[in-house]
Amino acid sequence: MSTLPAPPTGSSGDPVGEVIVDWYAGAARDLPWRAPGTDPWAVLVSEVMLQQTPVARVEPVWREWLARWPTPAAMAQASPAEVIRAWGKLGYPRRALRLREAAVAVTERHGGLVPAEVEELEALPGVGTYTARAVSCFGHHRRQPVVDTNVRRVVARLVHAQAEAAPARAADLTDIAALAPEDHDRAVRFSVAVMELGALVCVAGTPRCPACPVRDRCAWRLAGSPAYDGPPRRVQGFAGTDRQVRGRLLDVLRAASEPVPAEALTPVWDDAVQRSRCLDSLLVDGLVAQTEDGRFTLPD
DNA sequence: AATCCGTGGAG
DNA sequence: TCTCCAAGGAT
Repeated sequence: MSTLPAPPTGSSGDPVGEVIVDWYAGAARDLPWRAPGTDPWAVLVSEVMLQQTPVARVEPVWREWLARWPTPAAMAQASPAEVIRAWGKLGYPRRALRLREAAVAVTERHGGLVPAEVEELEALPGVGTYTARAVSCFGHHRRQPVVDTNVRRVVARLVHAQAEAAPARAADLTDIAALAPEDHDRAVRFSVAVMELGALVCVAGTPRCPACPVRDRCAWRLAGSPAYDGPPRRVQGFAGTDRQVRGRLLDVLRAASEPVPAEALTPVWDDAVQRSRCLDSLLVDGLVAQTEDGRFTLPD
């Protein structure tokens, strides 16, 4: 994907939304959850897995999950331990728990069918503003503005002449809706097309403007591509954090075939206070359970 | 509203 | 090596 051909920029009369949809037709990645006929449950699984996790890491796990749990009803019968293990090392394993809880809710409240309405989707565990609209649009083909970090970045540059996206805000939805084509099917495709543009061309690091189909109408470029001038953004650290410790603890329990005594968890982190705090938080989160004899395990 | 929640590839 | 960051959500 490093050598996308420079596309024509489109006649200046074409609305940018139409141009982006046309670009998508030739540039889109062939991702399995985009195959025609992919059902809303499969889309929901992909969207939750893709939260803060790169496409390449999601693909194989997504295939395994859909083969094993092809419907919400199937997943609703799985245990937390099963889904935590199947989640593997995608990261943020609470997502696995919530996806299972969402499957239970869909089975109980929606007759086993993933709903199409944003309001109902947002009521599901682990489903927020972005994921609800993504499932409604990509899974049910509803006309729906969908805003993720890619879309916010594209709009920041293309419309607002800003180098980077500001934090999410409610107006993001109306910003992108204003650019969507009138035709229903093209509007649906537009939602995924803008995300793809942000993922492949209008990227966070150094944008590939020569490959951009709307480069000649990008407000940021027209302004001379000014550098980011907002407040400094903090990048989350990892080494030494509770996240790292929790990850190591869970790693041991995922690999264990039986409950393990506390001593087996000692080697993963020297600081006993932090280790204990993290184990407690995993228990609170429902990612770890304790047996009657005090050993630790993934919850059944 | 700011912070927390994993992991690993890329530059 | 080290920094950045990848289809967010919950609190």
